[in-house]
Amino acid sequence: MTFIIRYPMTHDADGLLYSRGYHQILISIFVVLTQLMAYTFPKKEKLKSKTLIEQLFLEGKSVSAFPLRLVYLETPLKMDVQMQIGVSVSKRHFKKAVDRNRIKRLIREVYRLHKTDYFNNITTQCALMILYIGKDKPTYSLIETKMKQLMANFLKNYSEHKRVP
RNA sequence: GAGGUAAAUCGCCUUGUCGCUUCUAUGUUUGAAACAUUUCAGCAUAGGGGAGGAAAGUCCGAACACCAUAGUGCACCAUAGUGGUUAAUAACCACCAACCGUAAGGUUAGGAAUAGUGCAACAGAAAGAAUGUACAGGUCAUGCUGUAGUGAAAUCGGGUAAACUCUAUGGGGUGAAAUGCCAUGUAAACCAGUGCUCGAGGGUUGCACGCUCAAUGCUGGAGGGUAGGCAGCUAAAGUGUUUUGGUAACAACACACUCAGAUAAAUGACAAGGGCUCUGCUGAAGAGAACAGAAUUCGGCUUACAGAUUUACCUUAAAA
RNA sequence: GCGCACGUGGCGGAAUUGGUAGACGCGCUGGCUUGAGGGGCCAGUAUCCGUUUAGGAUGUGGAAGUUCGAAUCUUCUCGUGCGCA
Repeated sequence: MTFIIRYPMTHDADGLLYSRGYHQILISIFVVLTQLMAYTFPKKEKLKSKTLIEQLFLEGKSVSAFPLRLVYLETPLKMDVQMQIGVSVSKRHFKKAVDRNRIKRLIREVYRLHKTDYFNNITTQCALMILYIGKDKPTYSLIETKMKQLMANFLKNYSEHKRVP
């Protein structure tokens, strides 16, 4: 699994079909499929339930990598997915809806492109909420690097928490 | 050429890769219902659509929904030259008047102060009651007339109605968290008070009336539960073009077109190229790109806005 | 989405039938008192121009308007806060 995902985007899947045997054809199809699945962010992975969000802020734990902050909670979800995630930007720091939209879109985009790097080792279902707590408008690259830190912190906390009980 | 006035239009584009949302079609060894074969949901593939001129402020006006099809009186609110346009308005158009500008043009909360009540600090003899001082004129004399001084205003039919008010006209209230339906769940339990056709209490407009519902009720205490989904939700006072009528706002006919529908809330990210502006003699290169994000839907108004384009008109210098 | 309030020196907060803006409290600055500190008493304290004197101009979130005169009335606008299943 890890071997497959570590590969970058390949466009020579058609070539593989003809050159390899039947067994390898199946594998190559699987590769294409998983890669298509990987960089998506469909509706059922979005955190939408009002009650769940309330519960998350009440009982959830948080890690942060400025200007990002992650609140998470292990809980069973209604949908058949590993994660449900929401994004939020404070109206206090960004008065204009255009700026808030922009930041939320950037965060979602970064999450979409990198989520497979993080969540291979996670077994239980989680609800997440990412908050932007900075006061300045960010760039794509900043969010990208900070997201990596954030997720590293998260995984560390998560695994420690798993080990204790 | 320079400066200005008025009106109108646009508000980056193209390609590639990866996504989001919605609709349609096809497929489906997925799930549920149903049990002669379809329906719904999911997934996959293909194709179509996917923010603005202000989407903003919520300042007016409607549509639509519910409350007696919208009742009576009072209170309250709005409008205010004349005529027209419109579904309607405080909007728009034309004309008149006043003021501003050399001009093109612009601005105007533009009814009534002789219906009445009120208000005017300081200064001033006096502030709406009546008159005082000085000088001059006038008279037989007084009353009277003018000037001076204070002040924004001194008897002028004074000012003020964005003071109350009066006149004319209009206005019922609430506002998609409206409203209708489905699903889930508990406690139709407990304690205190009150009430059941001689009516507690609720609804209806701020008040009074009227109307209407009303007993498994209402008020308080302590506590328990649900806060999901569907409709409303986008084909309309719709958009574009031509012609005709009208000074114009606008109207009528014809033809063509279908143009977001989300709900912790889609409309995006990255890369490359081009156009534009600035720096630069040119090139290379570098930098920059406004205001701003649909939330039931329309018509206006107001405010924000880099830059670009077009049309008409006004003033004025120089040269030919 | 809809509705309703409030903006006055550094801070809180007066002044509203339109008539000298900054009462009062807190804070800050200077002086006196004390060996020193604290406390107390006295004076000052919006901004700018002025010999820093006399005085003048601008100031109630901002911009217009009505009025002789506006913190107060009217319109637009900016900001802050609150409520509504």
